[in-house]
Amino acid sequence: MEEIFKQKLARLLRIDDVLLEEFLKLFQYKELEKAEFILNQGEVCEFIGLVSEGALRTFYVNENGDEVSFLLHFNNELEDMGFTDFESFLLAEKSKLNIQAIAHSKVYLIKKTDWEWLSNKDIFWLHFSKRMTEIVYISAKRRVEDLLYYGPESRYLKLLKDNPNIFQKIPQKYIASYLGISPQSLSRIRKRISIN
Amino acid sequence: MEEIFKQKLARLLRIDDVLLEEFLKLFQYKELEKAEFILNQGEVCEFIGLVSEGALRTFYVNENGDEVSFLLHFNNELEDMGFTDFESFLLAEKSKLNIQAIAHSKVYLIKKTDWEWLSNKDIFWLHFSKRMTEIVYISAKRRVEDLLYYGPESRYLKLLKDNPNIFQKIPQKYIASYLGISPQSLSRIRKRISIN
DNA sequence: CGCCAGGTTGAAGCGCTTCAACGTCTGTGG
DNA sequence: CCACAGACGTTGAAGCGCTTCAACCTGGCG
Repeated sequence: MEEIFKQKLARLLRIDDVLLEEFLKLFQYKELEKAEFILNQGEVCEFIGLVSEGALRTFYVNENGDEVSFLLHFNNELEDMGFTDFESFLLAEKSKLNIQAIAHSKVYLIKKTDWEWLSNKDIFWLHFSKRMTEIVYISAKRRVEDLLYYGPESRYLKLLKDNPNIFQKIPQKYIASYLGISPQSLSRIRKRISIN
Repeated sequence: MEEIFKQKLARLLRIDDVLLEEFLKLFQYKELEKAEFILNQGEVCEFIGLVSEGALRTFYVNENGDEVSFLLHFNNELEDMGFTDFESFLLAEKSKLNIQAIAHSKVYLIKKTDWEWLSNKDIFWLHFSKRMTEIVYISAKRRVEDLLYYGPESRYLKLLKDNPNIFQKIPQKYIASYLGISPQSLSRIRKRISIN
């Protein structure tokens, strides 16, 4: 694993190098081709992944056959880097989500059994896994706030502000459905805003 | 605390009577008058509460001065009974949320210091608090799914199915903003559906 | 080169919002 | 005890923004 990525992880996870090594040796490196799936709906999600390079999307297929982006993943902040269906992972239930590589990507995966082994190993790692759950919760809560309190245009501006280069990494149609709007609407919103 | 409520908690929290007693003795009973606030925006949230009787709402005031319901609370499932700004609670940051009694209510509160003391007491309670975090996460995730995947009308039908008697407990205007729509729209949706 | 996926643009339509008026119920003070 | 105020819900009318369907453009790739 590249040194830069390790350093970034140590900072984001707030653990020192020794502990980070203990954590990372449970991970398995994997390269994904563009459009490759790492989770298909109907499967139980048995891993948590981290994006080192490239980009992935987590999406759901609704009754009309439309694909709706639940999350977009790339090497950015902790909330973006991680990918899993945490609900399926925790409850051992079949997932309704798909996770697919948008581009050729480099990822690291930890298996559920290893994650649970680590969480039960000692009280430090139990605290650690609790803290990870808290982080995941807070990002979900913020997503709810976005969807409830702001309209599509505000959500777009917010996304752009937090993440100026997302359009270089993720095709616009996936961003549109992440924002909860159609690709055409996103196109028009962008046009409208670029004029002003 | 009433026996029925205790039994319900034991079942929902999946702990036996002895452990439940240990847990509940950290809680403090409180009655809230109708319209009384238990959290004001700008304060740090230092408690987790459970509704025994009555109803509360957690809401946010947006820049237009509109109040938007983030969550509604009453004695139902675990996700509904609990109220707190968990983000503010965890990060010790000022809350943007308000929590207010909709009707005269009976609640039980655990202080942050006691919750943390319990979580650090032994590994059982650490596991327990981790599991609580997971439950809270899953309910936030489902809320995102609702908002992203379904339109207002579907959300209304889903809410009604999961919670047939919510309209007896919570004024319609609060339900409307929980669904992310105006009170007028909810009124029209209900009319439209009752006709068919 | 030609195809295909992704993005843009136009036109029509629908559903939600907003503003406003009205109905209904409840609680309070004269 | 009645009258009125205030809160809540309903209904109407107008408007706006997003959706949908469709056509077209562009760039990348076989």
